[in-house]
Amino acid sequence: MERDKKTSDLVEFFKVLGEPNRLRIVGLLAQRAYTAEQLGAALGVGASTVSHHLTRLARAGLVSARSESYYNLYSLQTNALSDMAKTLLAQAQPVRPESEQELSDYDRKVLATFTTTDGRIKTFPMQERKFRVLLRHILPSFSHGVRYTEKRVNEILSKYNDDTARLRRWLVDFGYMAREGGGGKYWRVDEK
Amino acid sequence: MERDKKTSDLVEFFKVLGEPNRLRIVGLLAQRAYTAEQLGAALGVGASTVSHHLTRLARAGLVSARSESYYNLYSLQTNALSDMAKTLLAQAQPVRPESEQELSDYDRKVLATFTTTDGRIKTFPMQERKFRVLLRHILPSFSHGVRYTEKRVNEILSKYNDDTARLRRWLVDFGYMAREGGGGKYWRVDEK
DNA sequence: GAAGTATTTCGATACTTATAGAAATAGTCT
DNA sequence: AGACTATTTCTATAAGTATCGAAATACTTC
Repeated sequence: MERDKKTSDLVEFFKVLGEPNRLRIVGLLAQRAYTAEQLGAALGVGASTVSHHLTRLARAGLVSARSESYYNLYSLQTNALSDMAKTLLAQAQPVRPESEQELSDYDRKVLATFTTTDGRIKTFPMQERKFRVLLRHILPSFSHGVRYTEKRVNEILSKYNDDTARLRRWLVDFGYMAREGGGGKYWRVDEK
Repeated sequence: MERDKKTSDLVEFFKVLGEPNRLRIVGLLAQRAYTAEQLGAALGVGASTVSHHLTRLARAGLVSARSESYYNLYSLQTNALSDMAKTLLAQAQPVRPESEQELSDYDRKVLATFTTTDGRIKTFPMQERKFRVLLRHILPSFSHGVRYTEKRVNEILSKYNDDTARLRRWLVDFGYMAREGGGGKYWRVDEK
C-alpha cells in the first residue's frame, strides 16, 4: 500500500472516472471480466475508442488485462477502488484536521482534560497557560480576513460552550480576535 | 440519504473532482472556510474562474456558502464526500455482485446450505436441481465468447472447490460449457 | 510460414471546458 | 440614498480529449 498519494494521481483518478463510458466500463468489469470487443458492443462505441479508455483506466491502475486465446480479458482492480474510497473517507473527517496533528503533548493533555470527545469545553481552567490552549482550540473555526457579526460569532462559539458571551470577550481580551469600535464586528487577529 | 445515485450524478461527481484547481479548493476547504478572494489568491487564478469552479462544486453538492459581511464564506460539505466514499466501497465488493441480487429464494437457500460465506462449495448436493444452482453460481466467472485453456479453467474453478476436474466435466455434461474436440479449449455456452 | 483474429496506433474532427477580462449584479457600510 | 466591495454573468479563446476509420501490430491457429 502506497505511503501517500500525490495530488496529480488523485486528479488523474477522478478524471478517469469522470467520463460516462469509462464509468460504465468500470461498472461492467465490477461484475465480470470482459473482452474489448464485448465492451465496445455493450457501450455502442468502436474498438479503438474502447482501447483508448482501457489504456487510461489501466494507467490509473483501475483495470488489468490477461491474455486468453485470441482475446484479452480485462478485469477490475478492486483494490484501487477501495483504497481510494478509504483515502476519501480519511479526508472527510469532521473538522480541525490539521491543527489536531500539530498539537504538543501538553496541549493534547489539556484538551483531554477540559473538553469532551466531540470537542466541547466542559469547564474552564484557572491557569492562563491552559486557558490559552482552549482559546487556540476554538480559533480555527474563524477565518482570517473576515469580519463576523456578533450574532455569527455566538453561533460559532455555541458549538464549544453555552457561555458564548464570556468566550467572545475572552477571545478579544487575550488578543486572538479584535472588535470594531462602533459596528460590533469581530475579526480574527493575524498571528505575528 | 438518497435511495440510489444516478450514474450521471456519479459522473458529475468525478468530473468535478477531476480538475486540479477544484481538487485543491476541496483540499483547502477541508481545513477551514475560505472566501472566494482568498481561494483565488491561493490558487493564482482570477475571481471569475474561482466563481466558476465553486458553482460546479456546489452543483455537485460538495460545497455550501454562507454570507458574512462583504464576503461569502465557502465550506466543504463533508457528508457528500463520505457518502460517495461509502458508495465506492460498496461497489468494490469481491466478485459476483449482480447475480447475487437476482437469485430466487430457492437458489439463495441452496447456496446458503452448500457454500461457505466466501462462495466456496462445501459439498455437492445429490438432487440435480440443487446441483444446477451451484453450477450457475460458478458460471459468471466465465465470459461469453472466450475460449479458455484447460489450465485457465482449472485456475478459475479452484476458487470454488479443489476438485476442479470433476467440476469441469460437470459443467460440460450439464450443458453450461462446451469443449473443443482436439485442442482442449473450453467456452461458455450461450444461454437460451 | 500463411491466414485469421483482436487490439493498438495514427490522423482528423467535433465537442467540452478552463480561463481571463469586462460588464452586470447583489449586498454592505456611512 | 450613494459609495464601495465581492461575486456572478457574459463573451471569447485556447487547450484537452472522446470519437471514428484506416492502417499497423501482436498473437493464435492450422
